[in-house]
Amino acid sequence: MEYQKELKRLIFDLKTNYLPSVSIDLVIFGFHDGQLKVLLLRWKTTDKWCLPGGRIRHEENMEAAAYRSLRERTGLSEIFLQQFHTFGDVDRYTHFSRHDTLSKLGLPEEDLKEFASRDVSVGYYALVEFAGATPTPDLFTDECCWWDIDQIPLLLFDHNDMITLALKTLRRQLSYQPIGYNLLPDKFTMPDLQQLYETILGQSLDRRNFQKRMLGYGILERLEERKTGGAHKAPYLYRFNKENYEKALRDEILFVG
Amino acid sequence: MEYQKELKRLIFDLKTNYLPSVSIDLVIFGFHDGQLKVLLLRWKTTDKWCLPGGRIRHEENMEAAAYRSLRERTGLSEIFLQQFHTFGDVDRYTHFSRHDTLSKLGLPEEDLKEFASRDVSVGYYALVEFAGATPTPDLFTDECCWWDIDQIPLLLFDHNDMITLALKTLRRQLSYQPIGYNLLPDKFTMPDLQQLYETILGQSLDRRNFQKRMLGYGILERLEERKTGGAHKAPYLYRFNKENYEKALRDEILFVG
DNA sequence: TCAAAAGTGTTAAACGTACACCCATGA
DNA sequence: TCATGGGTGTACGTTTAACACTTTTGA
Repeated sequence: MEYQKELKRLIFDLKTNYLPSVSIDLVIFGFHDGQLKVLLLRWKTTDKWCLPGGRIRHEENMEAAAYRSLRERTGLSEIFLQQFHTFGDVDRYTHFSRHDTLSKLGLPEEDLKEFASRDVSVGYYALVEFAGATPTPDLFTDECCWWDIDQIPLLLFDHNDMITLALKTLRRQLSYQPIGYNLLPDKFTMPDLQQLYETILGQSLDRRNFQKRMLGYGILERLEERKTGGAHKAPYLYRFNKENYEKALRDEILFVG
Repeated sequence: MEYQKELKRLIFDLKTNYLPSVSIDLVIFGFHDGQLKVLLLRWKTTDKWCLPGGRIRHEENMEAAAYRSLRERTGLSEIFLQQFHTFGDVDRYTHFSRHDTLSKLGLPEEDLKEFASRDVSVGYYALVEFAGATPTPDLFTDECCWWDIDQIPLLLFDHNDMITLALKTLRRQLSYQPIGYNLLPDKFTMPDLQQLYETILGQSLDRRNFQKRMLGYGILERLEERKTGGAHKAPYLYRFNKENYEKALRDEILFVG
């Protein structure tokens, strides 16, 4: 059986080349067309879903491991990725029985036991333009796709808590730091930017006040061009002033909340 | 040699009963008399200092491990403890050579090697009334004492970064949540509370505005008594309204920043 | 009686919020 | 020509920041 062989190889690889006891979990938020989604994986031969994750190689920085896992699941790199919390409760696997879930993989009991022990997991969240991503399942999962943020089912392990905390952190982050650099095209309109903010915050904002505030931070440059082809009045195009944007990131200017 | 024997036992205990690859580091801020201090340990037979830390037992929640380590170093429990970041760079031990530092312990080379490999470390910060703490060194260290926040020397590993980030996080936390519950005596004056805030923020605040704001949050109860015995006008005593205090913690009301 | 700390209130500036009108565009 | 989205400015209310005088107390 090819799958069993491959799985065995993977497990050997995990045991030898990766740090034990520590894992990484990713809350990958997808933004597109005014919708906020989360990338979930369906566990092999079950109807249970969970977050994508990864492990850290012995000679690899933890953040690099998170980026690598993100790339493996979405095909994307160069995106916004942020550590938000580390989860270390003993019972964090017992929401559904981890042992039962893992047994679906068809592993020998010894491997199962090791897998079923509690890991400390470092949570990262990412924000990607989901039209550009290519969701790819891994060897433990059958399916990988986007779920609407309002319709997340009961997930395996403590992954519902992770999503809740990640979203809370992202929203708070929005009050301290600019966002949008790797999420919007190089040139974008003010309504585009506003929609991004509204999608993340889950609430609508006043057009005029939003524009005033954004321009006030000095991270935007208005171009001469306008975006034509739309059905209505052509909006101006903007681009981020990279220098001021980076400065705002460093300084943690207070933004809209 | 009694110390070598004890050390051997400790290392065996660490190997068998604790999670590998993950450690905990504690930034314990001490508050007293308008001073902000950090608890540091001096590494065995060296003049190098570092943060206290700990490890997680197999059947122990991570947060419980942090509390336990805190108790072991200070004798205190029931205090403010908060996870702030997890550190996982490969080179986080190379600031000073970890191998050289560890060799001062007089361990056999095999143990040394294992000890010298990179751990992922979860950083917690705590805030304690330092007059009540009893700083206690562990088996790896000769000395345990408070250092003024402005006079921290170059520390082992990435511990200077940890302190910087912990302080930044603590200051931000102050804008979202009330603080003081386990730091001030049951009854305290408004100037006491203000001094706590000023010490943490490292800046002075306007007396009148501070009082207005604090009272506005409804977490304080003014008592009939005044604090007598001081050399000047007797200030009122306050106590926290536990219920509202807890509520403010949960709701993350926006506080003074 | 004086110096030092604590109690209290007012005013101006900044900021956030609410809101309305005109313009451009393709259907 | 009209419906829709986009551009712009003003006025009000709230919040924050600055600031001064009086009271109490022990030295």
